[in-house]
Amino acid sequence: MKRVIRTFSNDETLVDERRKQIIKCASTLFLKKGYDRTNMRDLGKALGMTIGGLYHYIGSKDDILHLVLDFTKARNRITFQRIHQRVSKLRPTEALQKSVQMYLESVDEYQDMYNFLNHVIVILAPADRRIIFSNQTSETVYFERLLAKGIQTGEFKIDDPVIIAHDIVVMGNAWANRRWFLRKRYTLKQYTRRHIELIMKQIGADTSCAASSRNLRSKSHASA
Amino acid sequence: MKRVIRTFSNDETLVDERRKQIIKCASTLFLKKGYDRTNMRDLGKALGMTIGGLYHYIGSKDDILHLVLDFTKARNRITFQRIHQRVSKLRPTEALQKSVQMYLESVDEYQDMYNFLNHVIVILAPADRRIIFSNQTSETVYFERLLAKGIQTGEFKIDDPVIIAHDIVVMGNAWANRRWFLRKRYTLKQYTRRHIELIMKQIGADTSCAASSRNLRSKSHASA
Amino acid sequence: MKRVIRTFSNDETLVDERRKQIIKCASTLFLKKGYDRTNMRDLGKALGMTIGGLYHYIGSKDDILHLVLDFTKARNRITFQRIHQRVSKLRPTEALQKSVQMYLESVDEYQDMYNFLNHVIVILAPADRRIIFSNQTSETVYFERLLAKGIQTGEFKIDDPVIIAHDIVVMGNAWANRRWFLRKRYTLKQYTRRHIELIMKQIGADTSCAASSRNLRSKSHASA
Amino acid sequence: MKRVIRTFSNDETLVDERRKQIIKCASTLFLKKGYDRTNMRDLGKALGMTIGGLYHYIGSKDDILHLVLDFTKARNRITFQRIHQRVSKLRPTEALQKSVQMYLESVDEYQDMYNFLNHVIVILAPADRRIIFSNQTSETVYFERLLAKGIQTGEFKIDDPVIIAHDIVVMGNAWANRRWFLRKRYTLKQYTRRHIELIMKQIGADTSCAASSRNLRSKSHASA
DNA sequence: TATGAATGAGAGTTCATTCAT
DNA sequence: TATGAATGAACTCTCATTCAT
Repeated sequence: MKRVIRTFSNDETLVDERRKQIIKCASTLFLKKGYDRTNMRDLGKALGMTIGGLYHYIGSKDDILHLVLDFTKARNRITFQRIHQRVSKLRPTEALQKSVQMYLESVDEYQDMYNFLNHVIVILAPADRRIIFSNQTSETVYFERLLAKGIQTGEFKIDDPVIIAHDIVVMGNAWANRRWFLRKRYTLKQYTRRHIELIMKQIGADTSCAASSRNLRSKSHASA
Repeated sequence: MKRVIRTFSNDETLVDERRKQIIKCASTLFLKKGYDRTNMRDLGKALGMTIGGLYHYIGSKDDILHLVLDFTKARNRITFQRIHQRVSKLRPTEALQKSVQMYLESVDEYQDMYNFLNHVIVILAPADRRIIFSNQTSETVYFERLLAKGIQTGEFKIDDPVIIAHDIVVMGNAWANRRWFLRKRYTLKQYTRRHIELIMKQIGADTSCAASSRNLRSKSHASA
Repeated sequence: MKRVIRTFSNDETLVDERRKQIIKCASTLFLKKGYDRTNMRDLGKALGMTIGGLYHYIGSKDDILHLVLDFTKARNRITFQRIHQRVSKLRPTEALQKSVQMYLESVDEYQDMYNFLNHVIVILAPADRRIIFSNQTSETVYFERLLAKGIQTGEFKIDDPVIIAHDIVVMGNAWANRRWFLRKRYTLKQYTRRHIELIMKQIGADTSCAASSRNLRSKSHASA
Repeated sequence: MKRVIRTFSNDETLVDERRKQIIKCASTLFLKKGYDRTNMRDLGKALGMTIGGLYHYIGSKDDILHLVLDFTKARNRITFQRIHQRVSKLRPTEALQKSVQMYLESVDEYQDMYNFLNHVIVILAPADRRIIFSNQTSETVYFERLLAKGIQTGEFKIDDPVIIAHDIVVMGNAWANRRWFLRKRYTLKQYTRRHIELIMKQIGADTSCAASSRNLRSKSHASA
């Protein structure tokens, strides 16, 4: 399934390293100027490479786009694996709260990527769009499962966990997409706390147990 | 403040008519293929014009982008004016419900436009981005005010109306941005009903009066 | 020999009138922006005509160029006819002085045309260039004949009247071509007087008879 | 002050070399067909380059125009430096004669450039016209100074050295501008000799010393 | 007569990609 | 392994000219 990308190099380690640099640099440029307005010369210059050099490690500009897309996918998987590990032993309410918090931290860290996806989706071929869709679907699925667990334990009173899971993902994306609005009004911590409270109301969860919110607050302290 | 767009025609009616066609057609093409990948020849062809004819009514490709942007802005203003008129005499709870419903109907109708904005924002100059930002801010402000009224009357119990207003707008945009996900799972009516319920929970509003939801349901029936 | 220029009009008087307007207006525009950078739309606008209207009286843009060229030619013939008439009964020395003066006055009046010729000559087909060449040659020839007469009468002591005739014409053109230099330093009268003196020295003419120079000076007075 | 011209090459030597070729070729084409009628594709072809190759070394067609303009300027400075060196130890009369001769030789060699300037001046922006004006002014200034020296030593009897200096420059330009007339009648040597004689008459210089004219004649012999 | 919308060839310019070195 | 000169298709935009009204 994975696209094979041409290289003239035999040194796999070098290829991987170079491609990592390319992904990082291209993401930034693509987001700043748009994919079509970023040219290979400038991309090469930003990388400290010549055009020829660039083409040693990738076969086309389109390849770079896919490299970035794949990276996003991997990035996402890792994020949710990490969240899952951290949260697996918690009770659904606390697990949900911690998950939302960690998810938002991840969005904050990789916000450029999220915004870039919104831009390129238009110019992608349908097949490539599905990469992004499946990516975002898996985010939703994660929260869906979490909510399902809470319903099972009776902690959450919800009819439709899908819509709430989806709203959480959308809310997370909004932190990236609408930073021009949100940044002026909220810190990440405030945005997170507010939404955890709102979600709790939606799912009818009992938050009398202060553990989780204390947890969040102390974390805020630490990193502030 | 409005950008003056060159035309070689003196017939204002004709210019207006042609530009309307251009806006409509360009929006579609721009969204389908991306702004930079839509060339003027194809745009002309889609319009049944030659390039020369196209440039009779606009001065540049960039002008078309601005025409579309301006149209979006106007579109938006009209939508919220209409909502305001329809809702002005209702009590806050019902006004909010009706507003959300009408807002989502508008998003549904102009979803291409919403998606297009997400795409072009990257390639816009900062000054032009602000057009979009102010647009979306005014959506938020509308709901903010509505929520403030409910707080005043004591119907809504909320600390932070801004975040809720913002979430409503984001949720509305999501109906356009994430249709690939939502369409498979919800009709517009379902999406609307679910979110009205969720919002009610968030703002602690009393929905025992069935009027509004009945209203909505019957409307669904009618148009289904 | 004269180029036949298409017209859709049967009213010869109207055609002549319109073409006169076109010549006048086109000369100005062509000189200001260059022939190739003057477009038919702007030319029409400057004339208070529509493009269609313009094409009723001329067949092509190139026709306009030829109209201007022909006008220049006619202009030139008239100028030298007038000079000849005014001068025909004077003695060679005075005739030469008066001729130079009148020639310079004509250059001053039609300097735009002189400058325009310098510009278009490059883009003209060889055949059309000859129109300009023959034009300028006839200027030279006029002075050549005048000088020849003076040589005959013994008033002028010159080996080569051609070079002097040519220099006079060149000096005249310079008043148009190099006005950016000359205008800051000389009035037309000063420029004229200085050169008459210099020419007199070159041809070894006796200027003890003050008639001619007094003539010039009094004229200067009158028009100053 | 110097316009920075974009290039995609880092090899300065190559850029210089290519630009020199471009200047040379463009001057010819621009003069032959006019600036606006010379298209980049043909220019490339004439240079044995493709368009893309051409744009590797320059940023725009306008840049080429400026390259040619700058070259003209440099060319001019060099010419007059060389003349000055050759002439600096001569007495004013001889210095003037030699200067005129060398100036005309230079005009003869670069006559295309002189003619080109007359053509483009119309399409240049005012700021760019000044490049040409200052260029031509410096030519005049050179002769002005030379004449001033002769006046000081008493060799020249002139009221107004400016007009004579200017006339010399104009006469030089005429050798380029009016070659269609002059070439049929004069060789460069004849044109030069004639004008040196005429200038001598104008400035009232004593040319009894045959050195200079002998000098000129022998030179003619040598190079003929 | 007069209008001006429409045409489409051709202009300047960009840029992903190749390949000789 | 690395370079960057060269290619040429494709882009946006202009404008002389036509022709239905």
